[in-house]
Amino acid sequence: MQGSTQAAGIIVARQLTLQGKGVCSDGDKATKRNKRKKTGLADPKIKNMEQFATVSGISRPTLSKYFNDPGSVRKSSRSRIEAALERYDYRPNIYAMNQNRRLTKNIGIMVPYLADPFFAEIARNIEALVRGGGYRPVLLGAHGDPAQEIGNLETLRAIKPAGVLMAPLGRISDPEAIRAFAEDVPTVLFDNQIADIGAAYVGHDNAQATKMMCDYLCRTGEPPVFFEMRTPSNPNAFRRRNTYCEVMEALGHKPHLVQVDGEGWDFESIGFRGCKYVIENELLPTNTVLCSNDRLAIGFLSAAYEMGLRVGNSRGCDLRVAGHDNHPYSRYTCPTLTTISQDYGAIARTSAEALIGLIESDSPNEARNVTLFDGNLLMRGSA
Amino acid sequence: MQGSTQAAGIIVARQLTLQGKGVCSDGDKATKRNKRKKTGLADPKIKNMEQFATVSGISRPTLSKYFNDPGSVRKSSRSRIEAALERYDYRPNIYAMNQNRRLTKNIGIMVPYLADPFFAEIARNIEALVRGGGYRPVLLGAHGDPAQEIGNLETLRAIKPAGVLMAPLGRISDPEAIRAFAEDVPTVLFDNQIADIGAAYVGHDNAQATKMMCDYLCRTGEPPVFFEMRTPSNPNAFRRRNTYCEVMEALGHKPHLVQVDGEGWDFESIGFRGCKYVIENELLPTNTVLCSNDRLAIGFLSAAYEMGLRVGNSRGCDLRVAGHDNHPYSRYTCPTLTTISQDYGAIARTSAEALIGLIESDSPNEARNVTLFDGNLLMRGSA
DNA sequence: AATCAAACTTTACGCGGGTAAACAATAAAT
DNA sequence: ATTTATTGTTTACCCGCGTAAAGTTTGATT
Repeated sequence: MQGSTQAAGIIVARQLTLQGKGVCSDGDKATKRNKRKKTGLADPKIKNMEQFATVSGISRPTLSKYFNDPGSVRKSSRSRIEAALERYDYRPNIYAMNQNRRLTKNIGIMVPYLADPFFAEIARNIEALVRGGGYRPVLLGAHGDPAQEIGNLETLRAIKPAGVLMAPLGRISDPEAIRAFAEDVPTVLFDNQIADIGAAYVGHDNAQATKMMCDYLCRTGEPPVFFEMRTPSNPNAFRRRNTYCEVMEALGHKPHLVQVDGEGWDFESIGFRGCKYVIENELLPTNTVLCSNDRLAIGFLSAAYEMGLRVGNSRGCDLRVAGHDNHPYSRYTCPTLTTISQDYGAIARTSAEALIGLIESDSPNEARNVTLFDGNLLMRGSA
Repeated sequence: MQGSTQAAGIIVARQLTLQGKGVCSDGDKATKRNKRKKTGLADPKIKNMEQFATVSGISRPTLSKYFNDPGSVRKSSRSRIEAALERYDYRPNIYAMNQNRRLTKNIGIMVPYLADPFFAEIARNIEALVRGGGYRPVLLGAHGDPAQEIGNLETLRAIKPAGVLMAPLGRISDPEAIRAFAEDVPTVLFDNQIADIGAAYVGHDNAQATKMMCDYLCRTGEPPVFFEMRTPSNPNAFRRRNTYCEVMEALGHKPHLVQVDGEGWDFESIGFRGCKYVIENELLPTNTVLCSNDRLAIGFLSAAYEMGLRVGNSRGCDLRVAGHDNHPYSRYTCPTLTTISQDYGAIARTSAEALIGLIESDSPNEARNVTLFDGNLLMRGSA
């Protein structure tokens, strides 16, 4: 009817309570509930912090402090609590914890499309960082749907998060809804900036990256045509397009945009159809195509292959194709895709740290700061 | 100082309360809180169900019933409640709601790897169905890590879900941990079956599908070699391998397995390296390769392209390659990948419905039922 | 050993809603 | 119009923890 003797005081305290006070009623309930684990019927199940307080010999308010921040209690108390935690498996009820707290330890993470490996990957990184910082990540995807995006904001509000990391959909987002949200909840935007919303923005330097790619392509062959969707889904695409135009002009070439129709998030399909259309109608003035992003390029390459075009930068090739983003699949295209890498890791780390910093230093609203990371040129087979 | 006159009784009740009872103190607070929305300063913010009860003229317990299940209150009450909901924006506090309820409306969804578009896509479907059924989906990914998978089970336990839909990691999962979880929480497994764990299993008929593919390949050309990982990550792979062997023998061919080393979830990379290894060492007795799944095939095709091999089913090709799963990217490989489609939609729908049925009909434990969906052969370019 | 701030314990109350029990009002059925 | 089964309302208590206030212990400081 008891366990080790390592900490006699604890056991005494425990026996006192289990037989004293009003725990007898509780004992009755326990016998009715015949679900006792087969872990050796010694230590009974702890139901709440009250009981854990008695068996651990620590007062409930102190335990409350401990669970909120283990560092906030004296070391001797901490070790007693942790010793007790090893004997009795108890975890505070998260609903009760969060109900009466104005800020939870939840951090929302929202991306436009979880089925896009690019976002899945960045979300994965952020999630790990958030968890490492002692917060509970809550992952949400908007599935390319602005209504869902707004719905997710409601969902996030409902869980009273300490902060939110968010990559907005972009053009089709409702900026006012997001702005209103960001005014209530500490919010860091990443990947995709909308006006000056949010306490910080962390992203990729599309201008630097596009310039680098244009320079490379012009230096090593014919100047590129820019291949994109007619109505791009986000500001990054616009920035890439504009930078392309500027760089081309600076280099003395005439910018040439090829814009294909298409809505939604099935970029590969759009790139595929666009390639066919462009080739069949001979709309390419040069043999080099710079796609606005890798997913378009993946579709483009697939269509080019199907049409019997040889893509690559070696002699005898019909076409050079480049992308942008270093999408996880860009290394498996045929040929492998020359592209610009976004620094996933740095973007994830910086945005997560920015948010946590924002939360923990209760400084009101500092100057909104924008961090951009350079891309790296990945010279692979396609250009 | 008021709104429409559609339901005079409600307005009266509201005025009564806002000026009577103890709401004056609340009014004081409201004036202090200078954050009133600019929606026309009429209807004050509703803080809790008590207040909403007074302004809507419905008792709090009835409201509680309504929010749990709108269909459980009389139609006249429902419309009064919904009318009030349009005027006052009030949503019950989810923490308070769930604290004292034995079962929440949360449904956990866990997949082995969210950055795999296959799982992202199926999770997306399930999520929509769960939400459509009136539950709150909670999406979790294990990131290929069994420790994370178990951690996720803890996370799920903490939110007291009504049920869980789970695709286990497979071989590296801890079956006992999952079994213990499934005994406490209604759990439906999909994609990947582990023993007889869970109240139901919904998946793909790997035997039927593999047989179909083998038949096709043998009928249209040389018999296939089976290309897989030496230590496959889940039972599906074993079933595919075994079926391959059986079918080959039934057709009078000698099964030939090519097993490549590799751990983790970077299947494309493993397929890529495996292809190079296999070709360089001339390990293929025939010109046809059946890959255990599409991701391996994607890597395989990429390597084959790089090595100058012509893949396809037309004359003059060096190799035929087939996959399995109809991965979202399989239509953009070069050539497009001949594969077997899993019926994403049906698997998602059936598993979600099974779980919700299980939850809502409080029948104890019926017979565990297993549902398998046939695959479809997608004849594309690679074989 | 005296002093004092930090950390702890006690006590008490609040959060927002679940839920049971007893009673009242409906609505349908006789 | 009377009886019944539903559905609502009142009242009351509970859940499990946050948190403030006041008193007590601890442990380091002088």
